[in-house]
Amino acid sequence: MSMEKNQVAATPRWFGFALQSLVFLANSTCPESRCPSGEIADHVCSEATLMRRILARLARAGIVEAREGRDGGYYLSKAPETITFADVYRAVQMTEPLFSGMLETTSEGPLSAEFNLAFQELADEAEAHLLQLLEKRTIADLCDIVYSAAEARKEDPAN
Amino acid sequence: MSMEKNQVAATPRWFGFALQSLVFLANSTCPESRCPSGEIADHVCSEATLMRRILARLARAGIVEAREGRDGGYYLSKAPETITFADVYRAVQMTEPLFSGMLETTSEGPLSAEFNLAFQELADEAEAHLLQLLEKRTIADLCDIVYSAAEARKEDPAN
DNA sequence: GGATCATTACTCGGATACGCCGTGTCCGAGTCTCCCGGG
DNA sequence: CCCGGGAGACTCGGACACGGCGTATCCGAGTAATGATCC
Repeated sequence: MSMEKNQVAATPRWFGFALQSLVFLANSTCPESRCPSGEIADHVCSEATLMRRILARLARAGIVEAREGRDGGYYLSKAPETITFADVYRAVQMTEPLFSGMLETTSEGPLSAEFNLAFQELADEAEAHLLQLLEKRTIADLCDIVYSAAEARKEDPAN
Repeated sequence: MSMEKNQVAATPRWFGFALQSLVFLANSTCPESRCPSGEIADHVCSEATLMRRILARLARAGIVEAREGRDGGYYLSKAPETITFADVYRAVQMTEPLFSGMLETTSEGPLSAEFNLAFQELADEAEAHLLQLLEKRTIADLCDIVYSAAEARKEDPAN
């Protein structure tokens, strides 16, 4: 197939960055405004190139859209209410680090096959539970939570 | 207190190694036999020092016991039926890599506090579910599964 | 005035180099065992 | 024959390098807006 061998596994931080980026996009896409990677990076305090790598994954999954050229940037392809955390999780090809690491320990040895099977079963079950949890949350929910909390804190700065 | 600052977070592979080590210990502790770190390392195809680091955590949690000197090694302190995966998870101070990484992304920025709160809530809920799953499995269960599967494969090597 | 086209500025995506964390190797401290000598 | 002591050997735990992966910096390719020019 295609040479997708480059960077098949994402680091855990990518998930948090992806979520924050999408929230930022959801709140500035009201009038089809542009959002270049640098601006997003400023808001999440990271590097522009790293954001581009993450957003490229999201673009490949159809969650965001990348427009090049002058005044280009990233735009949401779907309504924030229809983007669940599970979509993001799958988009960044996030293999659960705990379980993938656990499975790595069963690469060789006399009982590796048996351990691998048992660990795989556990990992599958746990990941299914996790996805079930992630399905229930959408970017729109996160936007509401974060921004309402920010406004409340702004109106009542008594710490 | 004590200088516990050294290596506070465990890598994901430690969990799998810990589980495999405990299974191996459970199956050779029938007559109080000894199990030095080198022997365990051979079985899980890893390094002896790494095993010692992991088993030291388990010893600190009271799951295994380390005896020094000639013919020393590690011994199970509890019955395999009473050791759950959750115990091991906590013993190695395994902070879920996905969630800890996600939380690292909320260290700074204008909305970092709000994101941190939201992410923490999600992480807590997910980790509670995970622990609930891990509580249901014991080392004894894993022993049965692994060794029965190994025997079945041995009796029927028709691959 | 309107359309066409070259210029330009700004973007994304990939290649390369640095830094850090996990891992592998070595060494010292401690202790249990074994053997030998004495009673 | 039984007991005590010393040597020995084997173990664990910690300190010091190596390697791989994630991250940051730089660069080229591409595209959409802009302005000038021509009809």
